[in-house]
Amino acid sequence: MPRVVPEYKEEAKNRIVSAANQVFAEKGYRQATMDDVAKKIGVSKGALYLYFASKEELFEEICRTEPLALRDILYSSFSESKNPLESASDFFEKMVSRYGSNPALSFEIFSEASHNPVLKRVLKKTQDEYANTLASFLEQIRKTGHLGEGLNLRPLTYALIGLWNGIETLMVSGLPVSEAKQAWLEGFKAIFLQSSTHKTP
Amino acid sequence: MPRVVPEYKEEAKNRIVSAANQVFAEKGYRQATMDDVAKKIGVSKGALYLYFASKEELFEEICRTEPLALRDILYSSFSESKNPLESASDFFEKMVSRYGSNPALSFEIFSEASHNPVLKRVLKKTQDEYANTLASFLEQIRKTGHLGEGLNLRPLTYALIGLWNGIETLMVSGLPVSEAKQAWLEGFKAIFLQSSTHKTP
DNA sequence: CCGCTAAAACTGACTGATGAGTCATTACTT
DNA sequence: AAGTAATGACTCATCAGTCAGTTTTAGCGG
Repeated sequence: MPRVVPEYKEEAKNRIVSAANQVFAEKGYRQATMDDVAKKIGVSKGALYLYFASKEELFEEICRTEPLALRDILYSSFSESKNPLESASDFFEKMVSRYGSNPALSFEIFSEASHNPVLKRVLKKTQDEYANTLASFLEQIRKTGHLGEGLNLRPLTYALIGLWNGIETLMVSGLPVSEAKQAWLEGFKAIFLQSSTHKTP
Repeated sequence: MPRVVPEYKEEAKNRIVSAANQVFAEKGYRQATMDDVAKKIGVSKGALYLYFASKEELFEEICRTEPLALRDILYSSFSESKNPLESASDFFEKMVSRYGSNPALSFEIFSEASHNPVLKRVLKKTQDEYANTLASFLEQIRKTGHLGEGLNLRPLTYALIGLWNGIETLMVSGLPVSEAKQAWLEGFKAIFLQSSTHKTP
């Protein structure tokens, strides 16, 4: 890619974001330096500032893009219409193979967001989108007869998202992946495949 | 309390830890300074170093004590033998009244732990203890007939802990407390009160 | 009750390291 | 040649941790 075509700028930004993803996950946002990010892709610190005005702005970009990757994995796992439990298992495997047992970047995001209203808003937006995607999958599952009719889907959707986030916290605190997977699947089953027998008010 | 009796040292430590709790929750561990902590209790920075060798050591102390507070709340909510759903609701209320809708300290801990093996071990220990406490409550619930006999309790216990942690992440991303509570209760019901009708292998 | 002393608690100015962000200069590209 | 991309030494603010000096306390002898 030549350096002066307009696409180059886009590509350069992506390279930086992707490097920052790795570095921030490894060392943590606050501990990682801009030099670390620059070295990761073999450029100088100054180059980063041609594309992002500050470290914070770079992190915001991550907050905007990273959760989309998660949603895409969710999408790819649940859209092939296997049975829901298999999809959930698929989702787990894909997440672990992407992040290993240390989904550190999530925590960087949550930790920063809890002190930063801008990030909080960014996250809320993603979370809503995420919930909508998931809810529409669950509608589909319902159509296949795996879910009861009277279910109040929205809180259960949040519960499921919460469950996933929570499984990540368990892995960070050292719960073995195999036990984490079991917990995830049991939780998933319980929330979606068992609760189909009752109606929420 | 006179300053030179042995208990004073203990008390002073507690004062510092409690101030650090607040300050780290408000600003984040990395952003908060030792001066912030000192000012919170009206002493000088130097005084802190009479009781803790470093900022990190102070944070480790928080990692050891803070999750115990959570366990105590769990304990007090579930030991009065109301029906389980009421206990879960109680737990939620107590947590919110303690931390507000911004359980920031958890995320500081998780975020740090994911880059720090020592903290990871500390957390694992607490998580295990936490899981044991919860599992024994669930045994009691089972005895009252609210839970089925054949349940494989351990993964469900982890799922429940995960669910709670996850609900915290939802609140940090701005999900209103009322919806978070609904999600928590639905998740709790689904995991424990509905799954009682089936047996896990 | 009152100095007086020794020891403990505390202070806050100081140091040294660190790292975000800048910009004059150099290297490419067309 | 003229514009764009990239460099990296530099500045400057921040903050963890130190330590010589100060204050407070407990206890003792008179």
